[in-house]
Amino acid sequence: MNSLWGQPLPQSFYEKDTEDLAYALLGVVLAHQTPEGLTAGRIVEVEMYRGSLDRAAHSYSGVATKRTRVMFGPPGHAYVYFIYGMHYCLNVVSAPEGKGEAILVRALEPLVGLDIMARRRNMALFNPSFSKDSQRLTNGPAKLAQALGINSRQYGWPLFESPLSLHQIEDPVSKTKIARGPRINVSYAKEAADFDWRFWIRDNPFVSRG
DNA sequence: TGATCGATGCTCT
DNA sequence: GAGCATCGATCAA
Repeated sequence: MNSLWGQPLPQSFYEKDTEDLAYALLGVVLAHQTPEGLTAGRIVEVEMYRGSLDRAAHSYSGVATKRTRVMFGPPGHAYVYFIYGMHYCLNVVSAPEGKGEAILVRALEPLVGLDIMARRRNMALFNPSFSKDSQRLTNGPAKLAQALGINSRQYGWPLFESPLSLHQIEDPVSKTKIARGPRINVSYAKEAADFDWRFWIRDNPFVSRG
């Protein structure tokens, strides 16, 4: 737990419809306390995945497997998966329990521990005063996982009581400042490929694709 | 600035 | 055995 922002958001925060939670997550701080130090960033882009409604979701079959087990569990837990042989991605499990719905965190605006993030990302020449470099730290789901030190060890962690936590440090982002559109790299998912289930803070330079 | 493509290994069929 | 909720290097313009 870290003392910078006090208590993390309680489990009740996650007990809402998945689309409402996707909106609510924008502007929230994701923090990870490790022996290396604290790294944290503001969520600026997410995608939602909706179980058996959604051909693109890992939980589409409706059957919990070893990989997807936490997606079907109670909300507020971390669903971390391994992809393309080398990358990890972080999802926030949402309600209702049993549906297999979750929200992929696609981009952060880095706030704390940028030096640690740069080291983990092998950006040796990182210069915090050069904004183009700081944008490259966390503007993609696998990038932010690497920058925050997230991998299979964090699978299933409760985000309301673990070293990986979410914090509300500002008023919720107004819907008028939020853009939405189709998700990235799900063209195989037939009708679900066209769903506007990606949400991002409009004009924010840290999103993966504006 | 944008398109293309290889790396790399787990998951599910 | 095929495919993948990605990234970064490379090449063309």
